[in-house]
Amino acid sequence: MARPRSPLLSVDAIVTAALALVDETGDFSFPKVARRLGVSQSALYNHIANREHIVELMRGRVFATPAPVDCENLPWEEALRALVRTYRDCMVAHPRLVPLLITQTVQDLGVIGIYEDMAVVLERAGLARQAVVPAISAIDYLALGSALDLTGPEVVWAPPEGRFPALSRAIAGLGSVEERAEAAFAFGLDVLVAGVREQVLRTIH
Amino acid sequence: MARPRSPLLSVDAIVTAALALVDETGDFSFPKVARRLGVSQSALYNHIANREHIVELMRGRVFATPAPVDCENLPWEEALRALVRTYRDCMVAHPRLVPLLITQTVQDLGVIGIYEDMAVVLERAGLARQAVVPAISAIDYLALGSALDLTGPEVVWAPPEGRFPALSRAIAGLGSVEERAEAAFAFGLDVLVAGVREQVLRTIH
DNA sequence: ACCTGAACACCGTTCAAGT
DNA sequence: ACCTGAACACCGTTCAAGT
Repeated sequence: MARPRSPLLSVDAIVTAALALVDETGDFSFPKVARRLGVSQSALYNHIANREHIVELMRGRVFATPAPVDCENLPWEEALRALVRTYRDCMVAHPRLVPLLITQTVQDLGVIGIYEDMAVVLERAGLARQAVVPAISAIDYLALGSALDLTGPEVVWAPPEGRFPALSRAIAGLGSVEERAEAAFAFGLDVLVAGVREQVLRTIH
Repeated sequence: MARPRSPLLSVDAIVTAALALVDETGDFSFPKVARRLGVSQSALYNHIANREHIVELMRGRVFATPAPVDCENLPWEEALRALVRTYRDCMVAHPRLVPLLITQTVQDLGVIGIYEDMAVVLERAGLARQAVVPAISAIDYLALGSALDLTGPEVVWAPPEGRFPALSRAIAGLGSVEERAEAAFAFGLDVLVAGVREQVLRTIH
């Protein structure tokens, strides 16, 4: 069997298998993707260019789903919150993909579209032009970081007994990883929105 | 030559070689570290446990250097700013190490010490106890993200012509990667400090 | 204790060969 | 166009053997 009458493989099938592997094991490889699809390793190269390409396709898949935010008809604060929430939710659905996304330039137009939406909202809010990219970047760091935390173990910082009293106090009685990551995200988002509001007021007066 | 009269290798030498490789190439491997040190690959295992261990030792090395911040004698806002600055500076000195640090639990006591200092300052500022870890997390995301950005190419988001006007406007006339990462960090830090201040006021009244 | 060399089970990518 | 199988240059880790 060399060339089959109808293709055994497709870009979609490859991306699905790779993403499932990432969700289950935290990584993917060509041998494993090929094995899942019952195909030889080198066959993958008929549909994708290389490993980086698969990662970029996974990025596209993950950020393709969300319901669009109705930016124009919402007060800017609500629009921004909804956009950032949506953006983070996409990553929270596949937290183990985040480390792979982080080390690679964003080429997917869907994701760039989300940045565009944020830029529109921040502009409309009245944020100084040179502060728009810093604000989007800070938002990005927050969403990425708080999704990345879901990857880690129950206890990310494990301060040994006694030597770190303030940290131990702060950690005591905290919830699950999910709750803690959500709390950090909520805190950061509140603070960012408030910060943008203040910057806007200061620019006007 | 089997066992030499004085050891050819040391933990320090391994960490130095690995960190140099990361700085130069963005990654390290056992064969490459061994080649640098003129030694066989398996010899490394006489001094370190595994790859993860080397990464954790690099973390320790990178965060060991900074001059300690005099937290007690500074107003909390200045102390916090200095702490976060110092923390970020350590990573900015080795931005290509950040992707390796991010996927691994923090075990190094030096780094946990920095978190402890932040917890002390935030407690002293009067931040509600359950907000301390979220605040430190958000700070961490910001420092990590803005260091990570130094890794990327000159243009992280490359919006194609025309379709993303607000983003294109925002990007136009921005500085180098370093300047943009610094601007995002400065923006985020300002906003975080202001956010903590506001939370404190709200808790008191 | 500390090194070498061989071995093992993994990677990503290329390429000739087949239909 | 689309697949197989072999090949290549890489990985991390283990282990017997040597001093």
